[in-house]
Amino acid sequence: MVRHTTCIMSIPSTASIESQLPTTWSSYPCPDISTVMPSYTSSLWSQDYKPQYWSKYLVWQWLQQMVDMHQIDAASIHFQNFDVDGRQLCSMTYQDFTRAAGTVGPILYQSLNELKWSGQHLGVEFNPLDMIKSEPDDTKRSHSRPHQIKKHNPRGTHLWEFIRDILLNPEWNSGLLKWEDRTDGVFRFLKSEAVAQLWGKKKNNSSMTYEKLSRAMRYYYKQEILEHVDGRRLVYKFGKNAQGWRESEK
DNA sequence: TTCTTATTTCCTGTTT
DNA sequence: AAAACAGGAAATAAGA
Repeated sequence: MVRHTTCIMSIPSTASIESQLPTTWSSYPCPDISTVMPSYTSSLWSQDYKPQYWSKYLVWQWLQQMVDMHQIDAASIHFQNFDVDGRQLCSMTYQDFTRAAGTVGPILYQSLNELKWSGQHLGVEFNPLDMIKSEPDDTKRSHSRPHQIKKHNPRGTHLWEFIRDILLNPEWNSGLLKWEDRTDGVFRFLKSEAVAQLWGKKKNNSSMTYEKLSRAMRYYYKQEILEHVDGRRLVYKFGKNAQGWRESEK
């Protein structure tokens, strides 16, 4: 309760955000995008605190949040197995989780279990609207976390991983980014400003733009996380230091 | 607290 | 002309 209150307070007023939105947002075909907009107040979401009622998208958001929170290597999760709504998610067994997320499965299973009941008496731990933030909830379960899944990600997901994960989830990637060449790792921004806004959301930076995001992308060339692609606008390619984007790696 | 990393912000110039 | 691309330089945020 406390935590998401502060989160919502930290988000700029609805009016100012909406006035900044590029037109692509208003005509944005993805119904899900609205769920990450601050204009959706808690009243609308009251029952979404209960995992049982989550939509598929909220499930995905929860997963993203778990990945950030526990610094999990997103590539180790078979997201296809989580293309389910809250009711289905809640009916997944411990085994199901292990099958779908390997060593991370138990963590997800446990976290979800806490949520199933916490909404009622222990206070809400997970606010769907928080998803974009990577606040390391540190309530002493870090010890039991299998060390092998810990990723050296100081700040949660890096930009290239954020991009990769959107690309890896076609069911939620409605027109943000698109593979140009799946095997070569070539992709293109279809909604550059929308992706920038989402990235900004994740970093709690409402003034992120494609202009700035692309500068960060260009720094990746030197690190060989991205490879340069000839003159094709909005097209990038994963380099040898980018992991987890290949179909075979998943 | 300093050092380092990974951006973020700003900018000038070039290209599409 | 508008939107992207190129990078340099400086500022920042947060982890070690």
